[in-house]
Amino acid sequence: MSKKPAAAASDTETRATSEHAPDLRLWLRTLACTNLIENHIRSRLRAEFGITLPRFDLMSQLERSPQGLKMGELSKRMMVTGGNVTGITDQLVAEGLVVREDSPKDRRAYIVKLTGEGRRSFRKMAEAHETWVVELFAGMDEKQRGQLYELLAALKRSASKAAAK
Amino acid sequence: MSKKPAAAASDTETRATSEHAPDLRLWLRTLACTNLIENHIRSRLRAEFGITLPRFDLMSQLERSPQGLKMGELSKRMMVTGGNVTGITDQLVAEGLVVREDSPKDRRAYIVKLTGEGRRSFRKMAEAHETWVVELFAGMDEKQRGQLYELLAALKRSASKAAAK
DNA sequence: TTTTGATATTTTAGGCGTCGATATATTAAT
DNA sequence: ATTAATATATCGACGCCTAAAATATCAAAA
Repeated sequence: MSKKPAAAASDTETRATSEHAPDLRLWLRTLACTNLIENHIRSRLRAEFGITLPRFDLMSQLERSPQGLKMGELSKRMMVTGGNVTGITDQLVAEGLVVREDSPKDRRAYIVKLTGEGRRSFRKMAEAHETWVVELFAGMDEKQRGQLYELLAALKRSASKAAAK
Repeated sequence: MSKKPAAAASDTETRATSEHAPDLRLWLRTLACTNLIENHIRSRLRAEFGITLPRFDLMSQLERSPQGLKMGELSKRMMVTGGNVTGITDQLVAEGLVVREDSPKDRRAYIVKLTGEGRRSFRKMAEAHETWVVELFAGMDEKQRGQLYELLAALKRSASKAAAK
């Protein structure tokens, strides 16, 4: 009740007014940060590489699983529905960046893998992507980033537990 | 470099491998937390009130601006494009929850306001929404939440500055 | 005034995302 | 073996979201 901002930033966080619970303000601030960063990365990926964020994300999952992943595994890791993964994969297949291989163990399943071109293409983009992220966090010092990392681990545990019920 | 998790959680954060920059891991963890919480809230809003998160968000902005907001103001605050706001507003108008009024000052602009029914409806949903958020953060103690709140303010400053260039 | 440039909103085309339903294959129970 | 239950992936309908272009208005300069 001591001070109020001279001019509220015009973004999602302005939804929180003083009578809202602190947790709500905390959540809206989290959301505002994520949207800010995600929108920035999305537009740079598009502008500089002509790729969408979801496609980049899918390729990213495959890059670190060279043995390939089943559609369902991609779905879990990307935290999106299976139907969604089908569509994104279709696009990447059409672009020649990934392939669907029949699973030898389970005739229902596909194994999705990066193609050679997909891997080359991804590595170039990932390098730029990483520098963008570094830039976005550069205004925080080492200690702050470390603390934030730990607190987000706590948040993840808290939210996972609550969401599981 | 001291310890590694026994089994990584199967979500977006698994995209970060050990050779990635710490900032990248930090960003992916931020994203994972936001997705987790946002997906939970989205499905509860749908299941319990039959409303989508974007519509709830738009109404939320109007609730705290009783004088109404122009389309462009909604766009800035919600951090989405103008064309998107047009569509969401159309839906809410069709449901009788908001109205578009002509701006007396500017014939290009509309003032969007909650209707009486919109306000009543929103307040009921907002109450439930707030308790969900409290639940999701309940696994963190008071001090942790306060620290997280401050660190996110720092992140917001950092990212805003970097994104502005 | 007419032009010029900026602002407010909508429209269009295309991709992302959910949900629910379907087809097919696996697994377990009978 | 037959049946039933479960798991994998796709499809269709619908809504969200962006980017770019179109429309309309405003405001200021020539």
